[in-house]
Amino acid sequence: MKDYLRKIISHSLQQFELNEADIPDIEIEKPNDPTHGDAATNIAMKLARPLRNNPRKIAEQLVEGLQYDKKRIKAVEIAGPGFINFRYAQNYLYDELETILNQKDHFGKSSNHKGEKILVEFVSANPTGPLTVGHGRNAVLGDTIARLLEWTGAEVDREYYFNNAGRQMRVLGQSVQARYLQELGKDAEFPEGGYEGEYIRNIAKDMVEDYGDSLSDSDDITPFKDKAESQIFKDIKETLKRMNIHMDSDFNERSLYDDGSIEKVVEKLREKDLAYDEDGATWFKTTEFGKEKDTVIIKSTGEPTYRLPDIAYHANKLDRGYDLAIDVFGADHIDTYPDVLSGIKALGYDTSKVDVVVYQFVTIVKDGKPFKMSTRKANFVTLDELMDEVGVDVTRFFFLMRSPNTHLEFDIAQAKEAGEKNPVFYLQYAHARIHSILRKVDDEYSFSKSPKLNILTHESEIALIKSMIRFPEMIKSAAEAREPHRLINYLEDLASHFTSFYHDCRILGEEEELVQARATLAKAVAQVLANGLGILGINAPEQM
RNA sequence: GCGCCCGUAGCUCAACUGGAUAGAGCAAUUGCCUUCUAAGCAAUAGGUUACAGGUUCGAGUCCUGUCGGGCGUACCA
Repeated sequence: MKDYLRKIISHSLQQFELNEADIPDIEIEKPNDPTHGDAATNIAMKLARPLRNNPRKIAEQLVEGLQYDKKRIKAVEIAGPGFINFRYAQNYLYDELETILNQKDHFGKSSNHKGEKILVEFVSANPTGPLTVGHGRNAVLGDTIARLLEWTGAEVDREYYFNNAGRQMRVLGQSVQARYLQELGKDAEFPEGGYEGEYIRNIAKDMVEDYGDSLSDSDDITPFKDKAESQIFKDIKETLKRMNIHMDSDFNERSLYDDGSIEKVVEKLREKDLAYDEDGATWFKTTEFGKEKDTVIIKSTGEPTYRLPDIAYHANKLDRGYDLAIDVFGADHIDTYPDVLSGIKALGYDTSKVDVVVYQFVTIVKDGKPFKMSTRKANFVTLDELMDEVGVDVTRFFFLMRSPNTHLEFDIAQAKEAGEKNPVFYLQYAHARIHSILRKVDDEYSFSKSPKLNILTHESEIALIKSMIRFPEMIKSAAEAREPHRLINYLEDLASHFTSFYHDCRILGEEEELVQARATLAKAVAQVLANGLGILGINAPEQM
């Protein structure tokens, strides 16, 4: 419908003598106030300046030249300072209702990104400990953004980037080794800054079972490190699986060293005179890209800083043929993003193909106080613990219901007691309720193949249909903005329209034709709810 | 000090990227279960959108400044 409105408006615009540059985007939006119609445009107000005329006059002229299909648009009005308001024809609504029922679980899909290959990189936690509530927001956001993009026609891959080398992994190995020796009753000094979590003890216990004391005389931490890594990775994947998240690939940072990508990046930067040596280190001239200081990419120890592999990694993504590479970052990584962009720009890549979603941190509130988490200190709440308490659906919903850009307060106690009061149940309840009714309709009536939809004229019925037909647009906008919370807000609005309908309009016990029509309407609502919840990775139960 | 994000009802947050009278959920008060799930509905109350300027037909949204909070600002990742 929006596209249709744009088309007829731009057709009518041709009567004005306008330069290309003066023609603004035609914005169509849904007015807040329903008395203002179903869709509105502010185009006349935007044209006031270039045409040097008052907006209402322009609107009048525009509406005069408007050629529209009466079967779709019932009325066009000019209101306020120069808004043009459109009212949909009821037949159009019934047609759309049929579309929903025909398209079923495809309703809402579009082809905006058809043919595009998109890589979404997320989670990317190094295997030093279980996923925490802090990682949860990242994981769920990344996965849901991927799902949204799939609904816009893109071919999406999900990737987990990790680093299993370096100091943290060494410390991890040492921590397990110390616990292993302690398990055997030997004196062992726990490493400074070691990982203190209970999971380390469990890994050590497993090693005692597997190896007995055969590793106790060796200084080699490799077996400890390897065992810890594989065990932790396995647990992380289990946790993700439990959250309905499946990674298509894992990318090991190490491979960038092995295949020479890292060296190649440095070489190319040197060739372009964007890298130089100073104080024994190698620097990237980030000042050329507007930064105040240059950035070290290879330390004087010869070890690269994480920025260098990051640049190589993003180049690698684009080399693999992705049209778009999306990163999901916590706010603490925001500073590296410009460096990565500068890096790939320097290497000759199109920076518009890299996009980042930055989400603000989750503030954990425990016992009414903010709670500082650290994987190393083992004072964290794991995602698994959280899911044990509130379930998968609530967990996913909780992380998605706020804009990524806002700080998310996660009150553990509240989440626990939320249980049945949680807003996610409102959506699932509406869905289950519809199915309960449909089961009864099935028992008592035979479903008509072609119900008379045009007897759906009650205010609540019309409002409900209007709400449903917004679904495809919502998905597109949520996908473009990378903001899944928009979909949640929409679904809450839809569910609320359904409950109004539920209270105003009975289904069972009415005349047969009305039962058929209303049951059809309810069926469509259940379909849209199920589609929406599906994108969020949340279950849509038929019974509660 | 500098950079990024944020400041909206008692609390947690929306507001379709500059639109019309700023909306929900918790919490509070009041009604509604002999009728398809009361995990619900209806209603009341709650606001100088942190503050001060500016831009324009129009600002919670954009620009400047101030105050407050978060994150960064390493040859840590």
